[in-house]
Amino acid sequence: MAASGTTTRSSAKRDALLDTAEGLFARHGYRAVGIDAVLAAAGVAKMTLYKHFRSKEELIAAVLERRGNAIAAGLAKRITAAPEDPGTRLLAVFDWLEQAVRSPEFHGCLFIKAASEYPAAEDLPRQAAEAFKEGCRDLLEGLCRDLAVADPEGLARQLQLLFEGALVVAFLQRTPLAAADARRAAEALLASAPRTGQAGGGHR
Amino acid sequence: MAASGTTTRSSAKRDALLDTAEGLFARHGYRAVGIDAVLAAAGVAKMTLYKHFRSKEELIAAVLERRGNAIAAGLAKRITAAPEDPGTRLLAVFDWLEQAVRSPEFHGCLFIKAASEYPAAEDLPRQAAEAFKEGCRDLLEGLCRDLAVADPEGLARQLQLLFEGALVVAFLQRTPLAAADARRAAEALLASAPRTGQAGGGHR
DNA sequence: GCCTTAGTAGACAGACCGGTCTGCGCATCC
DNA sequence: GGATGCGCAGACCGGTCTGTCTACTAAGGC
Repeated sequence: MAASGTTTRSSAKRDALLDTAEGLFARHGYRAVGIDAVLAAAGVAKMTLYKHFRSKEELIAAVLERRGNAIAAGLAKRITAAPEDPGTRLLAVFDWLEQAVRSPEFHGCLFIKAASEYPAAEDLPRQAAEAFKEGCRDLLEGLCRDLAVADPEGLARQLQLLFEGALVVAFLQRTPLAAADARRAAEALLASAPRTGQAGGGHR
Repeated sequence: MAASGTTTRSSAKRDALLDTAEGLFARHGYRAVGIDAVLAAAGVAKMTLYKHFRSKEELIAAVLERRGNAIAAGLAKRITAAPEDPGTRLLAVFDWLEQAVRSPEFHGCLFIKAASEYPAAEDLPRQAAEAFKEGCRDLLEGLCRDLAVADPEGLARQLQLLFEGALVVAFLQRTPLAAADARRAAEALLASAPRTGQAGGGHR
């Protein structure tokens, strides 16, 4: 291939490694899956792995980065496909969530698990997880700002709680029902949020 | 000691093991902490551990069970100490949450992490985590039933999403702010929930 | 024909894993 | 004083972990 370029970057073997690693890590956890298991399942030699990634942690970080980009793309697609109404666009995030936890490949949030298993601030997986979840909150914040609510940042934080909570509960209970609950709760929060220019706390 | 009794059950060494293990597992994760590290930190011999627990997984399950009981007791204390008003009693759960994530020993939810690291249905830690979280939902359900809301089970599920979400976000962002957000969101959900005998979905 | 590049297979090192076993110290009770 | 039994220290087992290294193959560009 002419455009292959320097060394790393996209490569069939590299992609196979990332695909396989993502699946195994999702199903069994990061520390429970050894490098050799990934190698065997991907049909790749060990040296090839260490040519692309300096360490297992770096492989994990790469998996998370790729997965994060894929999620961001899927989310953006859903949002732009939604009608103009800002409320509907915001709720599209929860529609995406519903579809995500319904997928047979869903085994809990890769990022939450990564932060759990590599909890030190200097661990690469932890950093990748923090960055991704911050991006999620930023996305929600942007959508909330399009609403005529008095405190879009606060609403975004509340919605993120529903989002993460649904991921956790769907994983723990092995059922996607939590996503629908999250959507309903999001609708309620949205409807009862104080509008711009309005004083006070919603009810009373 | 006269009342020491048979063998297992409460014992100073056993308690030291559980205390130490809980701290290390919380800080570093379950698979990242070896048996030897727990032993060394607790000042206990290996044979003593295996006299009390059949395996590492069983030790983890025992840690989770004890911690679950402690949490249930703390929660119950807060709830019974709250005024008679059912809404206030329900929100006491989120006051407990606030205090929990503010503790310097908070390093994320032990149960969520356990289910992440031992995801198979037959794993003891996973089972302990599921049982505990089910108990949490039951508690919320009971409190919601004291409210005059049309769908107490549904409301309880939504509140649990906030609860778990706050645990995760507080862990990921290393700040207890999420707990206050969760409480505010819970208040909003509570205020906007359809009352008994009322039809429809809250607004419109 | 030659040389670079990407990849393979597999041995290897050194540490660490969970779990078992032996043997010793020490207190208690008869 | 002797027997009993708990807990301790630590050696030990087979297996697995991440990461390194060597030697070989095969495809393409010039």
